[in-house]
Amino acid sequence: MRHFHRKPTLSTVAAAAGVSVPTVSQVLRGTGRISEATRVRVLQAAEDLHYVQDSRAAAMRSGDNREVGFVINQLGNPFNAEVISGVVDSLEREGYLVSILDGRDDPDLQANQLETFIKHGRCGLLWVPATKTPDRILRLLDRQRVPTVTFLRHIDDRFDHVGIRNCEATGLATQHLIELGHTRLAYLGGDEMTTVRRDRISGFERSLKAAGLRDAVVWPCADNKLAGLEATLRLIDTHRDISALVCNGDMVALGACSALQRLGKTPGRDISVIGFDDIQDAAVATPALTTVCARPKELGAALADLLLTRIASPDAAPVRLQLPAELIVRQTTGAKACY
Amino acid sequence: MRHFHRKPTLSTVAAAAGVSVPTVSQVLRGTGRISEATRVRVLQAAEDLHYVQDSRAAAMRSGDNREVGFVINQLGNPFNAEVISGVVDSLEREGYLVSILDGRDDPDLQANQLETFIKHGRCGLLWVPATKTPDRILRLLDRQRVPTVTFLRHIDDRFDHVGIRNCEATGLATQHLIELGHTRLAYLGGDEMTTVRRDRISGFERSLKAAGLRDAVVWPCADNKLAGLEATLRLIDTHRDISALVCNGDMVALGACSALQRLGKTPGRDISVIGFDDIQDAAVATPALTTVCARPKELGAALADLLLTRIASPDAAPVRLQLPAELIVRQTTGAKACY
DNA sequence: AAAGGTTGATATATCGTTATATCAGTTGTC
DNA sequence: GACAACTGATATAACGATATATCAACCTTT
Repeated sequence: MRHFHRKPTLSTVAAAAGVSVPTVSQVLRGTGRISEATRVRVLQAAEDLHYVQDSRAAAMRSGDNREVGFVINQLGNPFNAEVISGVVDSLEREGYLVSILDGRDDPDLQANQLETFIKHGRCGLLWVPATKTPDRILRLLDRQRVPTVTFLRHIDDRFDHVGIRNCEATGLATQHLIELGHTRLAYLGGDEMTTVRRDRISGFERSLKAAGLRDAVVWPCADNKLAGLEATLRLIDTHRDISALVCNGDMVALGACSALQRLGKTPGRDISVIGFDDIQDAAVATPALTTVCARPKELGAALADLLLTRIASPDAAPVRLQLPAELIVRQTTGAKACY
Repeated sequence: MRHFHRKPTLSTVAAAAGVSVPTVSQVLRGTGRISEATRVRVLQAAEDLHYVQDSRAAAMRSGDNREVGFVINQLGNPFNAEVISGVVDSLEREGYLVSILDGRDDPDLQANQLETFIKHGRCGLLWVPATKTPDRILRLLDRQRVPTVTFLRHIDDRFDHVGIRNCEATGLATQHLIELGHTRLAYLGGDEMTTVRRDRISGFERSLKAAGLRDAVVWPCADNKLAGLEATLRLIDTHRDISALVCNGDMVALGACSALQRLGKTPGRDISVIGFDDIQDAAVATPALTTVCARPKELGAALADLLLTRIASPDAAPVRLQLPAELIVRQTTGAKACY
């Protein structure tokens, strides 16, 4: 016959220490006027009982809730993992708990996830919106007045936003290829027209136009290696004169490199490839991938900062932040081969 | 001058519908006796106000809390992403919200994370324990009686556990290499002696012994590509007669393949490599990686099931589940080259 | 028509906290 | 010695929901 403990509460501790409930609360939070003697007695009792505060009850009363939710687009992605670590590090320091959910780029799923977060009392939301976000969500977020920061994909001016200077960065990447002598380039990857992809393609096309090149090829595919591989096989079969690929992300770029290798070609010598994100694999791949680095940790930190600022002053005007990204030249880009 | 809304509560809705607070609660949950007329009126009011239940307050009163926490070892890992998706799918179906945190294999960090989860009222915990877990955590979990399931690494019999039949699976992988004629094999990867690694190494050594082979080489390194690459370079420089590598994970195995390619060798022809996990990259890599598939989705589902069972009956005896894994032969294993 | 049952709602207490008000003693001031 | 100020604690109410008890009105039944 074993004794059944329930979780100790303030009242348990108060009884053990022979004081009232509010006294215990004050001791544990270090507020109010408390004599040294009772302070010690209460702390000892709490220690003995392994008391742990129920922060939800506390939040309910005090209004100071410190849980935020993060709906990201793809959990397995190492770039996102870095972003998350940037966010969590910053917010943990301020005593916040971050819940992460994988939105899988599914607008309805995301709608449910955001609503679930609201139900569960998250005091702030971080969100990588899917391309087709139902108005329902926007109305909900508006009505509930939950501080919200969108990430990567800009969706509405009412929200704070952290993104990348996609147009600029992809423009520079394209220019790099043009300077290496390439004249027939393709933009590979992305299967939906997100704002991210739109901006990158516009940077790509702007650089082509500036160099007097035309007929830009844009070839969509899902953002993973396998899709990148298959798409590349079809692409270079269809457009045999293409000598350089600007990719929507490193996964696609690495898939493209695999495809080239399967065809007996060498990335960077026969055909040049540029990625985006600088995931760990990019540096380790053989040949190492030339790519654009968006500094995920800093993006995460910026996200966290913006959310904290918003929570502190809910009525300030929305902020839109675009962080720069830089080109990292490795081995998959080289001068156009001359036959 | 703009009007300030607060989040609508039951009382807001009750006022709007002209009924009492408990009535609204009953309508929204479909309990109690309610006339059709008021039901419609209440639902309409809730709809108009975009009312969202505060499930923390509800949980506090009813005791039916549906939030669980998951402390995983590495968020960027695609294998883990699959596990998470298995867990979340199962638990979401039952109305649970899963919060995920990256424990980074740091015991002190994990201790804080678990305590944070308890503070924030999680009714169940999933946990990939770090190697050196302080007793403090075990005592805390014990005292708070939070249903807890450990994953991958077994740490204490008091907890439910879901793991992989590591010994068996690695034994089969090793046997496969032996049947291909390899006689000098090495176990590569893992930098700490987790129970997972211990079991795999023991399966590796058991198969060697069964085949009359001895002097097993075990070469530790961190479980990522870069470390795998560097370790392989040193390993095959030190032990020039080794012709097959059994790796602690796919990341290390892929790093090993990169190393071989940098040395002008072909994985599967010159030296055979086997991974573990079957992450997406394994199939896409060139050459495609032979590996052991642990079915992460099913592992995740099993984790979720076990937790739900535990929550339903807190006093049942702990369950320990070991799921099988199967060898997937691709291109990085082949007959030992004869010179 | 009095007793008993059903219907559809409300009153009240409670979960574990914290905010605010209150209060009995002690100490200090002139 | 009366009044004020301070000290160290407690009493009470509230956060937003649900569980339980209660209740008025209506419908049966004999």
